Amino acid sequence: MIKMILKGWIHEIRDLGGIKFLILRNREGLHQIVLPKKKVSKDIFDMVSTLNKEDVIAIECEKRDSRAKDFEFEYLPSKIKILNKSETPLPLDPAEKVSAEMDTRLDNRFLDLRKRKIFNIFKIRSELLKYTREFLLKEDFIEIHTPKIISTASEGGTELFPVQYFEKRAYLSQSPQLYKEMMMAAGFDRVFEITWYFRAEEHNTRRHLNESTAIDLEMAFIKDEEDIMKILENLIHYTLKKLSENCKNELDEMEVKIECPELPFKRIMYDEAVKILHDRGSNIKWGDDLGTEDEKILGRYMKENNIDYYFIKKFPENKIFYIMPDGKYCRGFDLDCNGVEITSGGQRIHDHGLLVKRIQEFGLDPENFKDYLKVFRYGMPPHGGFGMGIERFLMEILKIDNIRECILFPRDRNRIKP
RNA sequence: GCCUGGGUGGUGUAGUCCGGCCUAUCAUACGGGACUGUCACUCCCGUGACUCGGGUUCAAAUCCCGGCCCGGGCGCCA
Repeated sequence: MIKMILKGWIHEIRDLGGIKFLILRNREGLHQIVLPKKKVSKDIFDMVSTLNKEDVIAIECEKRDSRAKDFEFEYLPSKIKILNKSETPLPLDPAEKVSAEMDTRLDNRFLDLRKRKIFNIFKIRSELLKYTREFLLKEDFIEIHTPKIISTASEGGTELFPVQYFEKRAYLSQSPQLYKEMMMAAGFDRVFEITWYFRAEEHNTRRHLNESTAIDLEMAFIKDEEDIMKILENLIHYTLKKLSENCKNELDEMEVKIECPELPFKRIMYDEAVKILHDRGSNIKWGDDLGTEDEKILGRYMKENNIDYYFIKKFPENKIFYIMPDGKYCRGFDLDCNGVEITSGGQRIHDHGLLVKRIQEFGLDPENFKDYLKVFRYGMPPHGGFGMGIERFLMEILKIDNIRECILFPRDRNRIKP
């Protein structure tokens, strides 16, 4: 008989008197340890009664076929060693006999993460990033890391978190925008960064975090925004295909099926979107950004036409100052999925004079953008890029309705621990 | 920033609208006991809670005011 060692946590103990069942949990899943009184030593049989749920143990055992409904194999122990005890009662139940609220779960996240379904989210997240790197590296992108402690806002807009940097005031970066563009000026041509966004907005919703992650990308020598959109749709197509092929068990356990969207993704012009929205009761004015309700209406419209992923492009030129204007439109785009924005991007302005003019037109002072503007004075190629929220994307893939589920230790309006 | 909903044992809940029959429900957990094929094991016994402060009232988990904590929607965004 071959002896083997199993290590893990005690998920459950079922004591029937003359026979005991011990369910062990580890990263691979659940394993049944069976202890018939007559087939194991008295010491082991008795010591099992002293074990608590979530104790960490190592078991020397023999593997054999099981009669159990839920297990193909079971293990007959010859030795059980307690590696560490768990206290009782537990602050939440990893075996999920009773549910727990999000707040309780997050306060005890390490226990929450012992649940299979929760673990799977992060397994899939890891795979998603693996395939993202795989795809982008194959497409000749260079992975970079840029500073998260910065001296000023890189693009205005959202509020920044101030930090004390020795004797100076600094901020946490809301986006690597400026640095990505610097890398275009540096001649790297194609870069991406898997990065943190820090945003000091006091929002309190299921779709927002104050500390979130993103796949940020920038590429030079593009013709227009379509070059970027093509990379983005191919990236999404590639990662979803790989996930559906290689994460079958995790997806099955989560009862989620990944529908790999067909290429190319639907493009809808802003004008067209506004028309659809008017037909469906929205009072959006031309020039307005789409509100949350507008995005939802559009998402429903797309769903009716069997479309999950769709680009919105040709926005009015007043969207963001650094996006390339194109008549009364601009070369920015959003990628939405089921009514939620998961990416925004576009072709950037590369001409110094035009950029200064745009900054002024947006009511900003070019003096505040001196460092930013310098990059455009010594040979900046045409370029563009996007930022894709990883948690937002995961929410859509895995049909999760709270973004906090998609990050290990969420930071929101109220939570800064654990 | 604006608007809203909530807080009952370790955990998840019932009860709150319409105050009294609440000595607070149920499940799970925890402690003890019985049980040789469980698989949400089962059965018996036990332990354990009204967010805090003030007010109204003969009487407050329940009504009112304030604090603390948390959720959600909008704006903004990813």
